Amino acid sequence: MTRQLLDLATRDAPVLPRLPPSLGDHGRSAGRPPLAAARSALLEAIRPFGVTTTRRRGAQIFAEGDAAEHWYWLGLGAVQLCSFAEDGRRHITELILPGEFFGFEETGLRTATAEVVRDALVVGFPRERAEAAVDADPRLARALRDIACSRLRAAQARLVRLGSMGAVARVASFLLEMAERARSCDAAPVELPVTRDEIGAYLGLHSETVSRALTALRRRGAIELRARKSIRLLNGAALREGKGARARPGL
Amino acid sequence: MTRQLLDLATRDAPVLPRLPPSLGDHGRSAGRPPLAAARSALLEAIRPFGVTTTRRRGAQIFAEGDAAEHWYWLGLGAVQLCSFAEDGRRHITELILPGEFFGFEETGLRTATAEVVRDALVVGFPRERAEAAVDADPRLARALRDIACSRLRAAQARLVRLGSMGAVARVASFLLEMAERARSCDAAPVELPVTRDEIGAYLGLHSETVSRALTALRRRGAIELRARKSIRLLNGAALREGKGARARPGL
DNA sequence: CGTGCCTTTGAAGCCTATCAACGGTCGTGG
DNA sequence: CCACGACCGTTGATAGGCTTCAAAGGCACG
Repeated sequence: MTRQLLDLATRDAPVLPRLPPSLGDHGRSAGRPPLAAARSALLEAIRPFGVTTTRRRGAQIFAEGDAAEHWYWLGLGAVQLCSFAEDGRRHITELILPGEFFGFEETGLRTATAEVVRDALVVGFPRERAEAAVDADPRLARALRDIACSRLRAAQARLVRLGSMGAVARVASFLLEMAERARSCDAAPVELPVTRDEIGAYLGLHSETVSRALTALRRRGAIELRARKSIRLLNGAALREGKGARARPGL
Repeated sequence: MTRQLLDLATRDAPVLPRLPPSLGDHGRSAGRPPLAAARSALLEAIRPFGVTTTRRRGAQIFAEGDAAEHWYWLGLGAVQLCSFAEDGRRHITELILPGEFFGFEETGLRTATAEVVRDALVVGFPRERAEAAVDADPRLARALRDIACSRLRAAQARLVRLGSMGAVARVASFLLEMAERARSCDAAPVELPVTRDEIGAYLGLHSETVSRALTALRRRGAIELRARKSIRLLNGAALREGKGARARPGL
């Protein structure tokens, strides 16, 4: 894997991993080019300014409070954006997968920390120059706005899930989200870029509870636990059904 | 109140309620004009297309699944953006207060429902024309992007709160947020535009739990319950302290 | 002035956090 | 290549918090 990363990093123009048509296209936006097109357009436009680097798991790309001097694009691996609650608990506000931009949402100081959770290929773009490029082309401005709004909708969808679903339902929801974003539908194994602990930080649960939820889903025949970070979704319907968990049929 | 709304609605150019410098300025973005300036600039630019209307509590401005044909700006009152979980529970993803834009985050179909929770003065802008205006001026594009990113940061902050705080802490956090956004600091009463039920839908709690949390805060001397929808913050420190609730000092 | 809806308070049950222990896996270094 | 150690994952027991079900009072509106 590291080998592969280095190969890519040494090229001037890193190869675009195939971007599935609706990668992370939360909120089925119709009537405008799909999100992947917006990402491609933006990437093409600012690629000349990009500096490609490889980062190992655990590396910090930026920290809360830093000056936001760069935008980033993830080519390979996985990156988490996290904040810390007053009690010190780390909370993951977003998981970045290959092909996605991040770090463009602040204009002053970073409001979150970006950390590599799976060896990554990261391209950084100086913010000033990137913004100038975006200013110069309204289509790029729309693309960037669409990307930001897509993330906003995703965050709001996650708010609903956190607020209204029990532990098993959240985990099931997480698996479906990962499967969809990684394009590995149904019977194909889902490669989880994160540990149980990190899933918990993402879902507002603790690692033990995540583990129990996965066990429950396995016993239910919804999933198969292959390796530590590989899960096969056996029954999408069972996953989706197990979602009205916390309460009885309120309606 | 209705009187006042109608007065405003009959004017061609509705009076801007005073916009506090950092109204809803989540994530202290430095190095760029504050959010209020972005809002003002955008509003001035698209005001010619605006259609001002008054809406009573309970009115629906748009519904999930509708075509997103308009952007909106709230002059007075309060509007909630809500989604519905599979079990039928309504969940409020965002509370819109006077001076804020909403409904600009979708390019295709609405992903949430907008409902008036407090008699409101709403200005609607045809999306096509508004986008054209934004396309024509990079400063406006930046302004709109800043607004969207600000909401993204706010949603992420709320994710952290939902995931890591107990009921009392969430309610305390909500009160502080409302106080800050409404600019009525500390000893001034906070006018809550919503019912206990709606606070619950916003915080992922039930109305009974919200009620109990408010009672707990009152007994603690942190707040004073005046009228049903008016609360006086007596002790901001006590509110902020009661926030590390759910767990023991994880660190 | 009556009727709803909102709010408050109580009691019981479920779910998740917490504390604890163990087995397994992965990475590191010899 | 193997051995060691640290970390991750699983499972159990217990406790606490929130939901749920239930009932009564109060404020607002017609």
